[in-house]
This record gives sequence, structure tokens and C-alpha cells, in this order.
Amino acid sequence: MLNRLEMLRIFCTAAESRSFKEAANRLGISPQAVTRAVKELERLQGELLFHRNTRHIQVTLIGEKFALIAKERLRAVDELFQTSAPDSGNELQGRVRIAAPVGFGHKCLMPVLLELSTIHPQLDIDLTLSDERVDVVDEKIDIGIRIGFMRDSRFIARQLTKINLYVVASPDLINRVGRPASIEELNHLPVTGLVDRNTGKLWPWVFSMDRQWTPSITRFRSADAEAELMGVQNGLGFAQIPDFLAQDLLRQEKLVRVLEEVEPVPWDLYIYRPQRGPVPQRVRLVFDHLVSRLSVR
Amino acid sequence: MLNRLEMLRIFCTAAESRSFKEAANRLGISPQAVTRAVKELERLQGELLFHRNTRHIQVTLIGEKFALIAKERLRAVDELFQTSAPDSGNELQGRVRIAAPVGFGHKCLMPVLLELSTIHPQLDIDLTLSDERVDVVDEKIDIGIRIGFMRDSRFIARQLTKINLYVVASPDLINRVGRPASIEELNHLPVTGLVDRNTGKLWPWVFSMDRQWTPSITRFRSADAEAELMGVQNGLGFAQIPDFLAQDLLRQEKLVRVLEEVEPVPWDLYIYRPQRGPVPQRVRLVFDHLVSRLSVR
DNA sequence: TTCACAATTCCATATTTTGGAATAATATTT
DNA sequence: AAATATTATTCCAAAATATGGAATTGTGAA
Repeated sequence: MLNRLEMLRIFCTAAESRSFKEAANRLGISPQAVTRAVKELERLQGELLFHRNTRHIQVTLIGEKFALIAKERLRAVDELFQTSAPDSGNELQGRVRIAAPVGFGHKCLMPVLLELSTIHPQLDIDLTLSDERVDVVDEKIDIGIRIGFMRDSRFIARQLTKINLYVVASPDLINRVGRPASIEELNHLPVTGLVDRNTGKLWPWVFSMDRQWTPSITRFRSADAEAELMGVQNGLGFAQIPDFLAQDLLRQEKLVRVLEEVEPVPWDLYIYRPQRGPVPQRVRLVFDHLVSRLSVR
Repeated sequence: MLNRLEMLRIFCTAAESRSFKEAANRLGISPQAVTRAVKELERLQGELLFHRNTRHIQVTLIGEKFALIAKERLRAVDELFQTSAPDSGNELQGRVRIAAPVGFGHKCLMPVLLELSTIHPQLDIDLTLSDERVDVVDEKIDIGIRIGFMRDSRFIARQLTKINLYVVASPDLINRVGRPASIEELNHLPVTGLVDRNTGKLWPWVFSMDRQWTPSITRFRSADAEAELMGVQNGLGFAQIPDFLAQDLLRQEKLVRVLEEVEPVPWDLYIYRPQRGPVPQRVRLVFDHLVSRLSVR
């Protein structure tokens, strides 16, 4: 690893991640690369930067101090390469780059953005939908929406709403196989699964009291939540899906909610934008609009 | 050029040099690399950083401003990699260990070191002269001088000067046996040989177009180039010796240069120092002084 | 205990870097 | 004015370096 800048970047990201794997995902590189970079940095510094074994990492005291300084200096150099877009920041005109989870984007964001676009036709909305969280994306956006709070001073964040997760199935499936009375009974019922793109594995279903359950045998699986939802509508199996995807279908009684008594505590959805530089008028406009339209009342 | 840190380093050095070639020498890289790095940086910045043609460079106004900031941030990052010196590295006092080839050491290095020692009497110069490969790491050398580039990222190297190799003999020997008109004729003339301490064999003489010739019968041989030179002065035979040993004697007409038309391409002499750890002030001082006094003009 | 998974190592493969050779352009010398 | 020398540049084959899949090791959880 001769590229010291990348070395620092990897280290700093790792220091803020819960595992090298997570850091690797955020940077869009392989875990091996993280291992290598950290090791090399440790060699250069002559200091252990992480306590780690095969199952756990923990940044050392020295590592933490180093990360603090390195982060700042890294930012300073990165800044040199940000081609200062000579954009007229005070116009209500121009591009606004937004990133959000796929399902939420389709169901909730699009309606609001379409509305906005009608009111302000000069806006050029650039929407990136992805369920992964990638640093590279964060660096190139004006506004982001994601689940979970972001502890990162480079961004300012606001809570938008809470997301409930429902276990649902189509009415005819329930007629055929009945309702599960407990989490365990899911093992004997047909289910569909949502694939985590990072790992290729299924997302575990979550329930109250931090209980989890991961489907083993599925009737259908996909990394696309909406494809899964279609499968569920057509009676392929039970699924756990977020409220914003389910609401319409529940109201139309095309889906039925089950296991309501063990539903997990709702997740928080946040909207955030980078702190960097002056915030162009148009970004503030879109940000404020999204906050007001998507917030819990 | 993916390594942005090196890109900045090259650009900053170029901005302070009178030519890309000079910058390349100072960094121990090729001029092509400088061209490439600057070009790439210009592409990234979308700005012309140098006015230049094939004979001249001139940093632009924008380039100069950029260099000013970049230099500072580069320094900040570099600093992260200088492991905090627990030893009194910041004094202009203390030992500096230098390794160099014997002949070069006597003729070229000593005058400069004596001068340095006068200016900075606190310096303790430890000079190791040897024509064998020295293990720079094990021997804890601070500064080394050797022929040929060292491709080892643990060191930073700079080209010092070029070394020409002359075939010479004393005037009276030439009167007696005449001048060789070709390399082959050396076989029938008295020669002296220089022993390679590593192998015990004679160093081959080198000529243009990669031709080599190894003495078989010699009148005198030694691993000490200056002993050989004395032999040559006293008419023992022809010898191939580096310019810095011959120059004075040639000027005084105590030696005569022959076979000038087949002299080899000059060799490059490099000075280098370990990258690792903090570079003590005194080492930097000596290094820079040697570079400035021993460089090709 | 077994299982699952993260960190790591190894290594073949892919990518990037490198500097020599050739070229082009211009300053300096003849 | 012509010749010479030098420098920036481009191109390309070779060398150096980075990359990630496969296998290994170790650990926490079931």
C-alpha cells in the first residue's frame, strides 16, 4: 500500500466502523484491503492501532487520537481536489443530488419530489436509490435519507419519521395456512426473504425485545424489496416489510398484518446533508420541503 | 496517477524548480512522471497550473496559489507519518553516519564534509568508506552515496551527478607502448585491474554500446582504486577509472586519456537516506548540503 | 459441541506505474 | 543561419503494485 492518503482514509473509516468488513463496504473495497492498509499503517507508525481478533475490532487509544488528527488532515487534502463548482449557489435553479433507500424512494420520496419539481421546474433532481450505505455516495450528494442516526460532524441530520416493520401475507395464503401465533411458527410457514446485497445473505426479521429470526427455507428471495412485496401479494409467503410499503395494500385488504404483538420498536428515519460550505438556496428549499412533507406530525 | 499525495508532492516540487527535470531529480523520479502528475492534476483541477513548452516551465498564478496551500496540507499529512521522535532529533548536534564509495569519498566527499564540519562544529560525522554493498539498514546509515538507483521504497534517493569512466595511462607508458586504437588492443598492452571485494574477481571495463572487457593478465591488481591509480601514475599499465579520480591528474598531464571514442555512457551517482521515522534536523542539513554541493549543475 | 462469520494469509490475476526510445519544440552555441 | 543541446512530451512494453477469491484461523453465539 503505497498510497498513504488511501491508507489514512481506510484507517479513519475503520476507526468509525464496527468491523473491517463494514468499513470495507462503506468504502466499496474488500475487507482484505482494509486489513492490509491498517497493518501497513501500524508498521509505519510502529504502533498498534486496533486491538483485534478474528471476530472483533477495537481501536486503541493511540489509534483514536491518531484518527482524530488524520481525519482532519485528510479532509484538508481532499478539499484540494474538490473542484469548486462555480455554481450560482443562490439560485433556485440547478442540480440537487439526493440519496435514499430504494423502497422509501419509490413510495414516499418520489411523490414529494414530483410535486416539488412541478412547483420549481428549474430544479434538476438527481436521485440515487440504494439500500447500501456507501461513503462515496455520501460525498457526492446534497441530501441523504437513511435509517439510523449518523454520528458524523460533517453532516447535519434531522429525524424524519419512524418506520414500523410489519409481518404480512396475502389473505388467501392466510386462509390456506392460517396465522402464525408466534415467531417460532414461521419456521413451518412459507416465507419470502430479502437479500442483503453486501453479503448475499438474508436480512434477519426483527421483533420486540431484540429477538431476531432469519428465514432458512424461502419460497422467494430478492434484494429488491418491491419484488418481494409483489411475491407476497401473490401469496408466495409471509414477509416482514416496512410500513410505508405495506400501508396502501393493508388498507385495500390485499395484505393482512400478523404477529402484531411482537412487532419491533420502530426504526428512526433520518434526513441529512453535508455541512460543507454554504448551503445553496435550492438545497435548503428541497431539504426543508422534504422535512415538512415527510416528518411525523 | 492515483496517488494524490504524490501528485501534490510532485506538483509542489515542480512549482519550486526551474524545470521538470530538476524537480524529477530532486524527487528521485523520472521527468516523465512529473509531466504525468502535473497533467493529471491539471485535469482534476480543470486549471492550467504551468505555462510550458519543451524548453521552459512557468507556474501560473493559479498554480502558485494552489501550491501554497497544497504544500502546507501535504506537510500536515507527511507529519502524520513521522513517528514522533523520542530521541533528540531536532538538534543540529550529534552523529551523522554516512556511507560512500572509497574513491568518491576521498576526492569529492571529504572536501564538502570538512567544509560542513567547519560551519557546524557540533556535527559528528561518521564516514564509512567502502566499495562493497553495505547493508544500509543494519549499519544504521543516515546518508548513503552509491552508483545506480536504489529501487527500495524505504529510501528516498536523489541523483547527484554523473560519473564518466576514462581509460588512462601515464605519459611515459604511452611513449613506450603507444595508444590503443581499439578495445581489442588492450589485450596486448599492460593493464591494471580493480578487484571486486564481493567476488574476488576483476571488475570488467565497460564501454559504449554495452561492450565489456575484462583484463586477464594484469601488471597490478587491488581492491583499492587509489592504490591502482598510484600504479597507473607510475606507468604500470592502463586502467579504467572514474572521472573524479582522474580529473586532477589529467589536468596536470600526469595521466593521458585514451580510447575516448568508446567511453561508456556515464553512470548515475545517487544519494539516499532512509524514509522511515523522523529525519533528524542534522541529517537533513547534511543531506541537503551534499545534494547542493555535489549535484550536477 | 457445532456453527457462522470476521480477520487474515496466500496467490494468481488485473491494474497501474515506470522509464527508455522516439518525437517535438526551443534555447544556446557555432 | 545552421547546428547543437536540452527539455517536455507521447507511446509502449516491462515491472511493480493492487486486488479479491479461496483457504485458514480464531472467536462468539447457539
